[in-house]
Amino acid sequence: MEALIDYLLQFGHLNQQQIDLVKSKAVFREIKKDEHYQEAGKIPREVIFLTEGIFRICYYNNKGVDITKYFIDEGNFVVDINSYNQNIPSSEYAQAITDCKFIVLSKEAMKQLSMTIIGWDDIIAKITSKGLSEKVNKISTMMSEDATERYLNFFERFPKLANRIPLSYLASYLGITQSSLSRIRKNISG
Amino acid sequence: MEALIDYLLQFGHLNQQQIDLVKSKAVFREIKKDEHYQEAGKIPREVIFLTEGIFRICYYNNKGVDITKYFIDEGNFVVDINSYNQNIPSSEYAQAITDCKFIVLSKEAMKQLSMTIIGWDDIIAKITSKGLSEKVNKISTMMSEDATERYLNFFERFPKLANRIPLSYLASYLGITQSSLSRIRKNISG
DNA sequence: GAAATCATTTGCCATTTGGCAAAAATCAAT
DNA sequence: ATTGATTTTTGCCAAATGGCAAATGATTTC
Repeated sequence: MEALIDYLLQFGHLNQQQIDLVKSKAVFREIKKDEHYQEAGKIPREVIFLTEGIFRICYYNNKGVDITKYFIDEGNFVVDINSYNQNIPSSEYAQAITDCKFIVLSKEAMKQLSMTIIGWDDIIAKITSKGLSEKVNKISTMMSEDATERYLNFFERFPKLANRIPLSYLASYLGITQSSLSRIRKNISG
Repeated sequence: MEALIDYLLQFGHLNQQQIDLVKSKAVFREIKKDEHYQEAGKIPREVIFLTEGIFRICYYNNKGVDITKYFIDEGNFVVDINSYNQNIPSSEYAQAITDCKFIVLSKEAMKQLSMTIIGWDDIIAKITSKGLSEKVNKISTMMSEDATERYLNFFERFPKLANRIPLSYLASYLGITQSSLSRIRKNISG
């Protein structure tokens, strides 16, 4: 819970009363590895803050292939913000690829915080744009790298994960086939 | 100017008085093809809404190569939102790749609109998250496509542009070399 | 309009990545 | 432990892309 508060405070000030209010609205939840937190077709009605574990966001492309859009690790919010904002079904899945613990803020809770805390919306806006910009930057950078560089960067960021998640999750994220990824790994380690 | 108002109204309601206020704060500007609107190292202190022309957002990667991050066409806002929010120097350039006309809203103007118009922040937040999400989706989709598919999609979106901008701008966006792009174009048309 | 400059195309070949299927390894259930 | 299912690795070859440099084409400048 403190992790969430610390995170929020990076983006704006909250006094103790406001912090307590946030805490009072937040609910813990956890899911096991491989479970889906959110499924395509459903309207997201809450925002979560990951405190433990890693999610992958994925979708089926126009060829029906499961594509990992990005990974999210602890200390970050998870939500399909457009579907959430506009109340429309999401087109992506959020799957726990390790056991995960997180803090839930329902849309109701968010609304109340917004109405009660001056500056809340500003904090959320900053978090949103920062989170999305990071995703743009990350994927954009990958576009000008070759597969090996992409893998090495992923490995650097998620060293424990690289050899523990299914090849398919990682390969689709890196924009290569599973066999290519397998060969790249071999070349690096060998 | 109407284009901006129409755009804003897609994300929330504004009464006539509020619309007039927005108009009173907005300033026209235009720049010529190839000119830079924003340069890396400078702190962005305004937001613009493109009414005519196309920008490209670019940066120099760790190898010193000029990489096009994305293109923005008319009817969209342009700003490095994180640098703008946090008052830190941007790391990217915004270059007009055609003659461009746009509407400027200074940070001051934005602040006043925010303080005066209930719901303004909400409109801006929605525009921001929608714009960034679209970029994530676009680039993310490209990751699972081959170079020809990427080019065809670009061509579909910017048919007039594909043959009029320098190869280097487009190739780096598509994540391929200039000669590869040249060959892909040849294969398609021939 | 000629020279100089810059951008694009092309040839040649190397390297990377993909496609497919079989083999090997891993994991799960009994 | 053994079977069965799933995932990963590997071999083989094809296709895609890169690297480099020369040739061609386009644009700018004087």
